[in-house]
Amino acid sequence: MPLIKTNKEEIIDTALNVFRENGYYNTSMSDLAKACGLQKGSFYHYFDSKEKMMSAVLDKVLSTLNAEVFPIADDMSISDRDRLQKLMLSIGEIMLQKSGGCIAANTSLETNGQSVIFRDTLKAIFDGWQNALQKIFSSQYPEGTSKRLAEQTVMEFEGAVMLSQLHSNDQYLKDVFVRTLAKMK
Amino acid sequence: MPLIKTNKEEIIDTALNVFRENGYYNTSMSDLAKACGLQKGSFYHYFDSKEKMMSAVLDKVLSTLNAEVFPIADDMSISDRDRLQKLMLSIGEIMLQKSGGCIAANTSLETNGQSVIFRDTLKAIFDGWQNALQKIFSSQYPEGTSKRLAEQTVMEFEGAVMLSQLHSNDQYLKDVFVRTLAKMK
DNA sequence: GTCTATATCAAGATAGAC
DNA sequence: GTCTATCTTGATATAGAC
Repeated sequence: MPLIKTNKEEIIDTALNVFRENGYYNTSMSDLAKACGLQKGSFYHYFDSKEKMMSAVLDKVLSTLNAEVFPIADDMSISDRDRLQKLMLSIGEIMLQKSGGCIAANTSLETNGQSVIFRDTLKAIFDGWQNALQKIFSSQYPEGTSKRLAEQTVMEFEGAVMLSQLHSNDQYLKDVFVRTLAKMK
Repeated sequence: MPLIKTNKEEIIDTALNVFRENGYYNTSMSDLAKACGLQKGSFYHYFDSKEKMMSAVLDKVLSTLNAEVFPIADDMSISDRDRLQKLMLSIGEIMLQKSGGCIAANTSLETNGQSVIFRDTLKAIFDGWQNALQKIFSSQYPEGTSKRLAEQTVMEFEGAVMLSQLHSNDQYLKDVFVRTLAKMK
Protein backbone atom coordinates (compact mmCIF):
# COMPACT_ATOMS: atom_id res chain seq x y z
CA MET A 1 0.00 0.00 0.00
CA PRO A 2 1.32 3.40 -0.94
CA LEU A 3 1.81 6.03 1.66
CA ILE A 4 -0.98 8.56 1.39
CA LYS A 5 -1.32 11.65 3.45
CA THR A 6 -4.89 12.05 4.41
CA ASN A 7 -7.16 13.85 6.82
CA LYS A 8 -10.42 13.44 8.61
CA GLU A 9 -12.49 15.22 5.98
CA GLU A 10 -11.16 13.10 3.15
CA ILE A 11 -11.83 9.96 5.15
CA ILE A 12 -15.42 11.00 5.78
CA ASP A 13 -15.96 11.64 2.07
CA THR A 14 -14.52 8.27 1.17
CA ALA A 15 -16.43 6.47 3.90
CA LEU A 16 -19.67 8.01 2.71
CA ASN A 17 -19.24 6.33 -0.65
CA VAL A 18 -18.29 2.97 0.82
CA PHE A 19 -21.18 2.99 3.28
CA ARG A 20 -23.65 4.03 0.62
CA GLU A 21 -22.58 1.25 -1.72
CA ASN A 22 -22.11 -1.59 0.77
CA GLY A 23 -24.40 -0.59 3.60
CA TYR A 24 -23.49 -0.08 7.24
CA TYR A 25 -23.28 -3.62 8.56
CA ASN A 26 -21.77 -5.00 5.40
CA THR A 27 -18.93 -2.49 5.49
CA SER A 28 -15.94 -3.45 7.61
CA MET A 29 -13.31 -1.19 9.11
CA SER A 30 -10.91 -2.96 6.77
CA ASP A 31 -13.04 -1.94 3.80
CA LEU A 32 -13.05 1.65 4.94
CA ALA A 33 -9.32 1.67 5.68
CA LYS A 34 -8.48 0.14 2.33
CA ALA A 35 -10.67 2.64 0.48
CA CYS A 36 -8.76 5.39 2.28
CA GLY A 37 -5.38 3.84 1.48
CA LEU A 38 -4.67 3.14 5.13
CA GLN A 39 -4.01 0.10 7.25
CA LYS A 40 -6.80 -0.86 9.60
CA GLY A 41 -4.71 0.10 12.61
CA SER A 42 -4.04 3.56 11.23
CA PHE A 43 -7.70 4.09 10.71
CA TYR A 44 -8.42 4.13 14.43
CA HIS A 45 -6.22 7.19 14.72
CA TYR A 46 -9.10 9.13 13.17
CA PHE A 47 -12.17 7.38 14.48
CA ASP A 48 -12.67 5.38 17.66
CA SER A 49 -15.26 3.06 16.22
CA LYS A 50 -17.32 2.20 13.19
CA GLU A 51 -20.35 3.72 14.83
CA LYS A 52 -18.62 7.06 15.32
CA MET A 53 -17.39 6.86 11.76
CA MET A 54 -20.91 6.52 10.42
CA SER A 55 -22.14 9.21 12.79
CA ALA A 56 -19.52 11.56 11.38
CA VAL A 57 -20.60 10.69 7.84
CA LEU A 58 -24.26 11.39 8.55
CA ASP A 59 -23.40 14.53 10.50
CA LYS A 60 -21.46 15.81 7.54
CA VAL A 61 -24.31 15.05 5.17
CA LEU A 62 -26.69 16.94 7.45
CA SER A 63 -24.40 19.93 7.91
CA THR A 64 -23.76 20.14 4.17
CA LEU A 65 -27.47 20.06 3.52
CA ASN A 66 -28.08 22.69 6.18
CA ALA A 67 -25.32 24.94 4.87
CA GLU A 68 -25.64 24.56 1.13
CA VAL A 69 -28.88 22.93 0.11
CA PHE A 70 -31.81 23.71 2.35
CA PRO A 71 -31.13 27.48 2.19
CA ILE A 72 -31.92 27.29 -1.53
CA ALA A 73 -35.56 27.32 -0.45
CA ASP A 74 -35.04 30.85 0.89
CA ASP A 75 -33.25 32.22 -2.15
CA MET A 76 -35.84 34.63 -3.49
CA SER A 77 -33.52 35.82 -6.26
CA ILE A 78 -34.65 32.95 -8.48
CA SER A 79 -38.09 31.68 -9.49
CA ASP A 80 -40.08 29.17 -7.48
CA ARG A 81 -39.58 26.55 -10.11
CA ASP A 82 -35.83 27.15 -10.31
CA ARG A 83 -35.55 26.92 -6.55
CA LEU A 84 -37.33 23.60 -6.61
CA GLN A 85 -35.15 22.30 -9.41
CA LYS A 86 -31.96 23.50 -7.78
CA LEU A 87 -32.95 21.96 -4.46
CA MET A 88 -33.76 18.58 -5.98
CA LEU A 89 -30.56 18.51 -8.02
CA SER A 90 -28.47 19.43 -5.00
CA ILE A 91 -30.12 16.78 -2.85
CA GLY A 92 -29.33 14.23 -5.52
CA GLU A 93 -25.70 15.31 -5.64
CA ILE A 94 -25.16 14.98 -1.92
CA MET A 95 -27.30 12.00 -1.00
CA LEU A 96 -26.99 9.90 -4.15
CA GLN A 97 -23.56 10.97 -5.41
CA LYS A 98 -22.45 8.04 -7.57
CA SER A 99 -24.00 4.61 -7.17
CA GLY A 100 -25.59 2.85 -4.24
CA GLY A 101 -28.76 4.79 -3.73
CA CYS A 102 -29.42 7.28 -0.95
CA ILE A 103 -27.20 7.14 2.12
CA ALA A 104 -29.97 8.45 4.37
CA ALA A 105 -32.62 6.00 3.19
CA ASN A 106 -30.20 3.08 3.14
CA THR A 107 -29.10 3.76 6.69
CA SER A 108 -32.64 4.37 7.89
CA LEU A 109 -33.95 1.09 6.58
CA GLU A 110 -30.89 -0.87 7.66
CA THR A 111 -30.66 0.40 11.23
CA ASN A 112 -34.28 1.10 12.04
CA GLY A 113 -35.60 -0.64 15.10
CA GLN A 114 -32.39 -1.95 16.57
CA SER A 115 -30.05 1.03 16.43
CA VAL A 116 -31.16 4.37 17.76
CA ILE A 117 -27.82 6.07 17.35
CA PHE A 118 -28.27 7.54 13.89
CA ARG A 119 -31.94 8.23 14.23
CA ASP A 120 -31.84 11.88 15.23
CA THR A 121 -29.50 12.79 12.41
CA LEU A 122 -31.55 10.88 9.88
CA LYS A 123 -34.73 12.50 11.11
CA ALA A 124 -33.11 15.92 10.85
CA ILE A 125 -32.07 15.18 7.28
CA PHE A 126 -35.54 14.19 6.18
CA ASP A 127 -37.28 16.88 8.22
CA GLY A 128 -34.99 19.55 6.81
CA TRP A 129 -35.55 18.35 3.31
CA GLN A 130 -39.31 18.20 3.72
CA ASN A 131 -39.27 21.62 5.30
CA ALA A 132 -37.32 23.15 2.45
CA LEU A 133 -39.69 21.63 -0.08
CA GLN A 134 -42.69 22.85 1.85
CA LYS A 135 -41.35 26.39 1.86
CA ILE A 136 -41.04 26.35 -1.91
CA PHE A 137 -44.45 24.80 -2.48
CA SER A 138 -46.05 27.24 -0.07
CA SER A 139 -45.37 30.08 -2.48
CA GLN A 140 -47.98 28.61 -4.81
CA TYR A 141 -50.13 26.39 -2.59
CA PRO A 142 -51.96 26.72 0.72
CA GLU A 143 -50.24 25.39 3.83
CA GLY A 144 -51.94 22.00 4.05
CA THR A 145 -51.38 21.31 0.38
CA SER A 146 -47.73 22.34 0.38
CA LYS A 147 -47.06 20.12 3.39
CA ARG A 148 -48.62 17.19 1.62
CA LEU A 149 -46.73 17.90 -1.60
CA ALA A 150 -43.47 18.07 0.31
CA GLU A 151 -44.14 14.73 1.99
CA GLN A 152 -45.16 13.18 -1.28
CA THR A 153 -42.04 14.43 -3.00
CA VAL A 154 -39.73 12.94 -0.39
CA MET A 155 -41.57 9.62 -0.41
CA GLU A 156 -41.73 9.38 -4.19
CA PHE A 157 -38.08 10.36 -4.49
CA GLU A 158 -36.95 7.63 -2.13
CA GLY A 159 -39.23 5.08 -3.72
CA ALA A 160 -37.85 6.04 -7.10
CA VAL A 161 -34.26 5.69 -5.91
CA MET A 162 -35.08 2.16 -4.81
CA LEU A 163 -36.75 1.15 -8.05
CA SER A 164 -34.04 2.81 -10.14
CA GLN A 165 -31.42 0.86 -8.21
CA LEU A 166 -33.29 -2.39 -8.44
CA HIS A 167 -33.89 -2.15 -12.18
CA SER A 168 -30.62 -0.40 -12.99
CA ASN A 169 -32.72 2.21 -14.72
CA ASP A 170 -32.73 5.92 -13.94
CA GLN A 171 -36.12 6.45 -15.52
CA TYR A 172 -38.07 6.18 -12.25
CA LEU A 173 -35.97 8.91 -10.73
CA LYS A 174 -36.14 11.09 -13.82
CA ASP A 175 -39.92 10.73 -13.96
CA VAL A 176 -40.29 11.81 -10.36
CA PHE A 177 -38.07 14.75 -11.09
CA VAL A 178 -40.20 15.86 -14.00
CA ARG A 179 -43.48 15.26 -12.15
CA THR A 180 -42.28 17.20 -9.14
CA LEU A 181 -41.13 20.16 -11.19
CA ALA A 182 -44.46 20.13 -13.02
CA LYS A 183 -46.15 20.95 -9.75
CA MET A 184 -44.71 24.48 -9.89
CA LYS A 185 -45.55 27.03 -12.51
CA MET B 1 -49.11 -23.98 -0.82
CA PRO B 2 -49.83 -26.95 1.42
CA LEU B 3 -52.52 -26.68 4.04
CA ILE B 4 -50.31 -28.04 6.79
CA LYS B 5 -47.17 -26.10 7.51
CA THR B 6 -43.99 -28.10 7.48
CA ASN B 7 -41.33 -27.38 10.01
CA LYS B 8 -39.33 -25.70 7.30
CA GLU B 9 -42.14 -23.30 6.62
CA GLU B 10 -42.46 -22.32 10.24
CA ILE B 11 -38.78 -21.51 10.22
CA ILE B 12 -39.24 -19.39 7.12
CA ASP B 13 -42.08 -17.48 8.78
CA THR B 14 -40.01 -16.82 11.86
CA ALA B 15 -36.94 -15.89 9.83
CA LEU B 16 -38.97 -13.40 7.83
CA ASN B 17 -39.77 -11.48 10.98
CA VAL B 18 -36.21 -11.53 12.26
CA PHE B 19 -34.76 -10.44 8.93
CA ARG B 20 -37.30 -7.66 8.54
CA GLU B 21 -36.59 -6.29 11.99
CA ASN B 22 -32.81 -6.67 12.09
CA GLY B 23 -31.86 -6.59 8.44
CA TYR B 24 -29.97 -9.23 6.49
CA TYR B 25 -26.37 -8.57 7.48
CA ASN B 26 -27.24 -7.70 11.04
CA THR B 27 -29.05 -10.99 11.56
CA SER B 28 -26.87 -13.92 12.56
CA MET B 29 -27.62 -17.60 12.20
CA SER B 30 -27.66 -17.64 16.01
CA ASP B 31 -30.39 -15.01 16.02
CA LEU B 32 -32.45 -17.06 13.59
CA ALA B 33 -31.88 -20.31 15.43
CA LYS B 34 -32.77 -18.78 18.77
CA ALA B 35 -35.95 -17.24 17.36
CA CYS B 36 -36.90 -20.71 16.13
CA GLY B 37 -36.08 -22.31 19.45
CA LEU B 38 -33.24 -24.33 17.99
CA GLN B 39 -29.53 -24.60 18.57
CA LYS B 40 -27.37 -23.08 15.90
CA GLY B 41 -26.13 -26.49 14.83
CA SER B 42 -29.65 -27.82 14.41
CA PHE B 43 -30.53 -24.93 12.21
CA TYR B 44 -28.22 -26.10 9.44
CA HIS B 45 -30.32 -29.23 9.15
CA TYR B 46 -32.90 -27.08 7.38
CA PHE B 47 -30.84 -24.52 5.50
CA ASP B 48 -27.30 -24.81 4.18
CA SER B 49 -26.50 -21.15 4.57
CA LYS B 50 -27.81 -17.77 5.56
CA GLU B 51 -28.06 -16.80 1.93
CA LYS B 52 -30.29 -19.77 1.10
CA MET B 53 -32.33 -18.97 4.17
CA MET B 54 -33.02 -15.45 2.98
CA SER B 55 -33.68 -16.70 -0.54
CA ALA B 56 -36.31 -19.05 0.84
CA VAL B 57 -37.87 -16.19 2.78
CA LEU B 58 -38.09 -13.94 -0.25
CA ASP B 59 -39.31 -16.81 -2.43
CA LYS B 60 -42.10 -17.46 0.01
CA VAL B 61 -43.08 -13.80 0.07
CA LEU B 62 -43.21 -13.79 -3.72
CA SER B 63 -45.20 -17.01 -3.99
CA THR B 64 -47.68 -15.83 -1.37
CA LEU B 65 -48.13 -12.58 -3.24
CA ASN B 66 -48.54 -14.44 -6.53
CA ALA B 67 -51.02 -16.89 -5.04
CA GLU B 68 -53.09 -14.73 -2.74
CA VAL B 69 -52.54 -11.04 -3.35
CA PHE B 70 -51.84 -10.11 -6.95
CA PRO B 71 -54.87 -12.10 -8.21
CA ILE B 72 -57.05 -9.66 -6.29
CA ALA B 73 -56.53 -7.33 -9.25
CA ASP B 74 -58.45 -9.80 -11.42
CA ASP B 75 -61.35 -10.32 -9.05
CA MET B 76 -64.16 -8.65 -10.97
CA SER B 77 -66.73 -9.63 -8.37
CA ILE B 78 -65.90 -6.53 -6.32
CA SER B 79 -65.66 -2.86 -7.26
CA ASP B 80 -62.48 -1.21 -8.56
CA ARG B 81 -62.08 0.71 -5.38
CA ASP B 82 -62.56 -2.37 -3.20
CA ARG B 83 -60.00 -4.29 -5.24
CA LEU B 84 -57.51 -1.52 -4.77
CA GLN B 85 -58.18 -1.36 -1.05
CA LYS B 86 -58.00 -5.13 -0.64
CA LEU B 87 -54.76 -5.28 -2.59
CA MET B 88 -53.10 -2.56 -0.56
CA LEU B 89 -54.21 -4.06 2.75
CA SER B 90 -52.99 -7.50 1.74
CA ILE B 91 -49.63 -6.17 0.61
CA GLY B 92 -49.29 -4.48 3.98
CA GLU B 93 -50.09 -7.68 5.82
CA ILE B 94 -47.51 -9.74 3.99
CA MET B 95 -44.66 -7.29 3.51
CA LEU B 96 -44.98 -5.20 6.66
CA GLN B 97 -46.50 -7.71 9.07
CA LYS B 98 -45.51 -6.38 12.48
CA SER B 99 -42.64 -3.94 12.90
CA GLY B 100 -39.49 -3.40 10.92
CA GLY B 101 -40.77 -1.93 7.70
CA CYS B 102 -41.00 -3.74 4.38
CA ILE B 103 -38.91 -6.87 3.92
CA ALA B 104 -38.61 -6.30 0.18
CA ALA B 105 -37.52 -2.68 0.42
CA ASN B 106 -35.20 -3.36 3.35
CA THR B 107 -33.48 -6.17 1.51
CA SER B 108 -33.31 -4.22 -1.74
CA LEU B 109 -31.61 -1.24 -0.18
CA GLU B 110 -29.32 -3.33 1.99
CA THR B 111 -28.06 -5.71 -0.69
CA ASN B 112 -28.23 -3.58 -3.80
CA GLY B 113 -25.02 -3.25 -5.71
CA GLN B 114 -22.96 -5.92 -4.01
CA SER B 115 -25.28 -8.90 -3.87
CA VAL B 116 -27.09 -10.02 -6.98
CA ILE B 117 -28.59 -13.15 -5.44
CA PHE B 118 -31.90 -11.75 -4.25
CA ARG B 119 -32.35 -9.33 -7.08
CA ASP B 120 -34.56 -11.38 -9.37
CA THR B 121 -36.96 -12.24 -6.59
CA LEU B 122 -37.12 -8.66 -5.38
CA LYS B 123 -37.71 -7.42 -8.90
CA ALA B 124 -40.48 -9.97 -9.35
CA ILE B 125 -42.11 -8.78 -6.14
CA PHE B 126 -42.13 -5.14 -7.16
CA ASP B 127 -43.01 -5.85 -10.77
CA GLY B 128 -45.91 -8.06 -9.74
CA TRP B 129 -47.16 -5.46 -7.35
CA GLN B 130 -46.91 -2.66 -9.87
CA ASN B 131 -48.58 -4.83 -12.45
CA ALA B 132 -51.51 -5.64 -10.18
CA LEU B 133 -51.97 -1.96 -9.36
CA GLN B 134 -51.81 -1.02 -13.01
CA LYS B 135 -54.52 -3.53 -13.86
CA ILE B 136 -56.82 -1.97 -11.30
CA PHE B 137 -56.09 1.61 -12.34
CA SER B 138 -56.53 0.72 -16.00
CA SER B 139 -60.25 0.16 -15.41
CA GLN B 140 -60.62 3.91 -14.90
CA TYR B 141 -57.57 5.45 -16.55
CA PRO B 142 -55.80 5.18 -19.91
CA GLU B 143 -52.79 2.91 -20.14
CA GLY B 144 -50.04 5.49 -19.75
CA THR B 145 -51.77 7.08 -16.78
CA SER B 146 -52.47 3.80 -15.00
CA LYS B 147 -48.84 2.76 -15.41
CA ARG B 148 -47.71 6.02 -13.89
CA LEU B 149 -50.23 5.78 -11.05
CA ALA B 150 -49.06 2.26 -10.27
CA GLU B 151 -45.42 3.35 -10.15
CA GLN B 152 -46.28 6.33 -8.02
CA THR B 153 -48.24 4.18 -5.60
CA VAL B 154 -45.37 1.76 -5.07
CA MET B 155 -42.85 4.55 -4.63
CA GLU B 156 -45.03 6.56 -2.27
CA PHE B 157 -45.88 3.46 -0.27
CA GLU B 158 -42.24 2.55 0.26
CA GLY B 159 -41.29 6.13 1.03
CA ALA B 160 -44.13 6.26 3.53
CA VAL B 161 -43.00 3.04 5.20
CA MET B 162 -39.58 4.59 5.68
CA LEU B 163 -40.87 7.85 7.13
CA SER B 164 -43.39 6.06 9.33
CA GLN B 165 -40.59 3.89 10.70
CA LEU B 166 -38.24 6.79 11.21
CA HIS B 167 -40.77 8.93 13.04
CA SER B 168 -42.57 6.03 14.76
CA ASN B 169 -45.73 7.45 13.29
CA ASP B 170 -48.14 5.56 11.06
CA GLN B 171 -49.64 8.74 9.66
CA TYR B 172 -47.45 8.83 6.55
CA LEU B 173 -48.58 5.36 5.61
CA LYS B 174 -52.21 6.06 6.39
CA ASP B 175 -52.13 9.23 4.29
CA VAL B 176 -50.74 7.37 1.31
CA PHE B 177 -53.42 4.78 1.76
CA VAL B 178 -56.17 7.39 1.70
CA ARG B 179 -54.64 9.31 -1.20
CA THR B 180 -54.24 6.16 -3.25
CA LEU B 181 -57.80 5.02 -2.65
CA ALA B 182 -59.02 8.50 -3.58
CA LYS B 183 -57.67 7.94 -7.07
CA MET B 184 -60.45 5.44 -7.73
CA LYS B 185 -64.13 6.30 -7.86
C1' DG C 1 -33.99 -34.12 14.10
C1' DT C 2 -31.60 -32.06 17.78
C1' DC C 3 -27.80 -31.57 20.45
C1' DT C 4 -22.70 -30.31 21.88
C1' DA C 5 -18.30 -29.39 20.38
C1' DT C 6 -15.31 -27.43 17.38
C1' DA C 7 -12.97 -25.67 13.13
C1' DT C 8 -12.15 -21.57 10.63
C1' DC C 9 -12.26 -17.06 9.65
C1' DA C 10 -13.13 -12.19 9.83
C1' DA C 11 -14.69 -8.55 12.53
C1' DG C 12 -13.90 -4.57 15.85
C1' DA C 13 -10.50 -2.74 18.43
C1' DT C 14 -5.81 -1.87 20.97
C1' DA C 15 -0.61 -1.61 21.76
C1' DG C 16 3.46 -0.06 20.73
C1' DA C 17 7.40 0.57 17.31
C1' DC C 18 8.93 3.92 13.98
C1' DG D 1 0.44 9.72 11.45
C1' DT D 2 1.22 5.22 9.83
C1' DC D 3 2.65 0.82 10.41
C1' DT D 4 2.70 -4.32 12.12
C1' DA D 5 1.25 -7.39 15.41
C1' DT D 6 -2.07 -8.98 18.37
C1' DC D 7 -6.24 -9.56 21.36
C1' DT D 8 -11.03 -10.82 21.76
C1' DT D 9 -15.22 -11.81 20.09
C1' DG D 10 -18.63 -13.47 17.28
C1' DA D 11 -19.72 -15.12 12.76
C1' DT D 12 -20.53 -19.06 9.33
C1' DA D 13 -20.33 -23.59 9.01
C1' DT D 14 -19.22 -28.70 9.98
C1' DA D 15 -18.71 -33.22 12.61
C1' DG D 16 -20.43 -36.55 15.03
C1' DA D 17 -22.94 -38.34 19.30
C1' DC D 18 -27.63 -39.39 20.76
